[in-house]
Amino acid sequence: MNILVVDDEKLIRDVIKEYLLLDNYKVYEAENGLEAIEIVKMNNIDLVIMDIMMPKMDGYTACKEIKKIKDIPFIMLSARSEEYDKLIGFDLGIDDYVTKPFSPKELLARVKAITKRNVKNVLTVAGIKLDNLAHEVYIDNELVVLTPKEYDLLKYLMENVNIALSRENLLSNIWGYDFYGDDRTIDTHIKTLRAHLGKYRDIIKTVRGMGYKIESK
Amino acid sequence: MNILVVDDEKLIRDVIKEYLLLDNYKVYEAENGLEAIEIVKMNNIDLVIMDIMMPKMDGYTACKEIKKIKDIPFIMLSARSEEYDKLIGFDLGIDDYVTKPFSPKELLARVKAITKRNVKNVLTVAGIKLDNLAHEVYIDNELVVLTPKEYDLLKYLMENVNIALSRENLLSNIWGYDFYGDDRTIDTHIKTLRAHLGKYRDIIKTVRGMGYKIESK
DNA sequence: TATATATTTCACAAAAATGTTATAATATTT
DNA sequence: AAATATTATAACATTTTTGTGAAATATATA
Repeated sequence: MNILVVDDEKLIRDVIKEYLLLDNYKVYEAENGLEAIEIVKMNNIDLVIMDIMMPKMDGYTACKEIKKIKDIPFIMLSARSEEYDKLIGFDLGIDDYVTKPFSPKELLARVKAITKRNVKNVLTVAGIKLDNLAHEVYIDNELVVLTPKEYDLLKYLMENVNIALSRENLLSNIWGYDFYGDDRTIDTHIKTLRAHLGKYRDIIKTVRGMGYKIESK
Repeated sequence: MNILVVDDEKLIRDVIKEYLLLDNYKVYEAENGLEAIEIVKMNNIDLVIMDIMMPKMDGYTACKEIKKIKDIPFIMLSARSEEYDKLIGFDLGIDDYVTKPFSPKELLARVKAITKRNVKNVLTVAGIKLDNLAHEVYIDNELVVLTPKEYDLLKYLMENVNIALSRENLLSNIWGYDFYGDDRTIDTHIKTLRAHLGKYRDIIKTVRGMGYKIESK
């Protein structure tokens, strides 16, 4: 998930960026509307968080221009809630609106709400298909039944193809930050998951001294 | 990575310090805002963890003063979550906020999130490319498999291109401060790493009487 | 509640990586 | 040029990491 944060204040971009990174979003930054347009042209941006008041090109205009290029969801930031009405009047097809000062947590919740709508429902790697709606996994179009943890693990690995994930990362993202058990519990789940993947067991690579990843060209 | 911990309670400083040391951060301590300012002036601090309620100079004021000296990320600690709003209103100069009582693990996770956000994911020197996400190294776009130590060593050298690194420095940053083995162990890893770098083996320069470095124009 | 299922931990074998020692090669100093 | 110090290489011992089967807990289901 690539998110573009547009604000002329570096400090605000940094705060937002940090929170987004905590949730494993990839973050791009722009200082103004013009820069934002360039970044959208060059990268596969999934969501834009944009301040309204900016130099060079204000948020209204930038939003309009970007929507011409690509229909991406927008969250607008603004200092005054009066601007809300103006924004509504604009009918720019924005998805959400947050007034400053805002709580990063709240912003993150809204980001999640929007990105969840766009989450891929079917992930495929080699002959493995994970259908997130049906909550089912198919291997060469043959249904295989996984345990919940196996499913979550496979899903997280497939969502992060080609990225090496440390045991710590896996634990905090699948088990939750408050899990205080043994690292090696992951190894066991990797083992059972591999067994279920049959001939595709080797798609899960061991990254020695680090963790695991799924590789795909 | 140098972290300054500011709290009037020694016990809290000690707990935080202990956890940070475990992760190889270098820790400085201050009892109050005034002391904190002095330490920031004198040392190369990368991150400040600061309590809000302190004698002599409170956290808000100290944070503002330090930001004037240097733009360092801040994590604020506070007993009451109501103070959160006040802090947000405080023009977002802070990077994160943790309410007491906090779990050290959680605090550490936030520290990591902040310190990691400036880390480059792909480093390139000559024909050597190190992809920190995939945890892979390519030489002329050909994948080479390194051992974990070789990988860490190459990564650290590439992060410090053109900087001569002493054996002591390498040991404490790659092996950890608690490694008490022989200096020469580095030579061995430099050797195997060079072997893996093939025609680029000479990119790792020996700095006689000192250590090693990677050179790049 | 009993039963089945899932998850976590443990123990040990196997594999891989690391550290150490010895020795050779090279550079520096006297 | 010889003596000394530093660095590189190779072989081997040690330690660490990973994979796996099985037992112990925990959780869900009938």
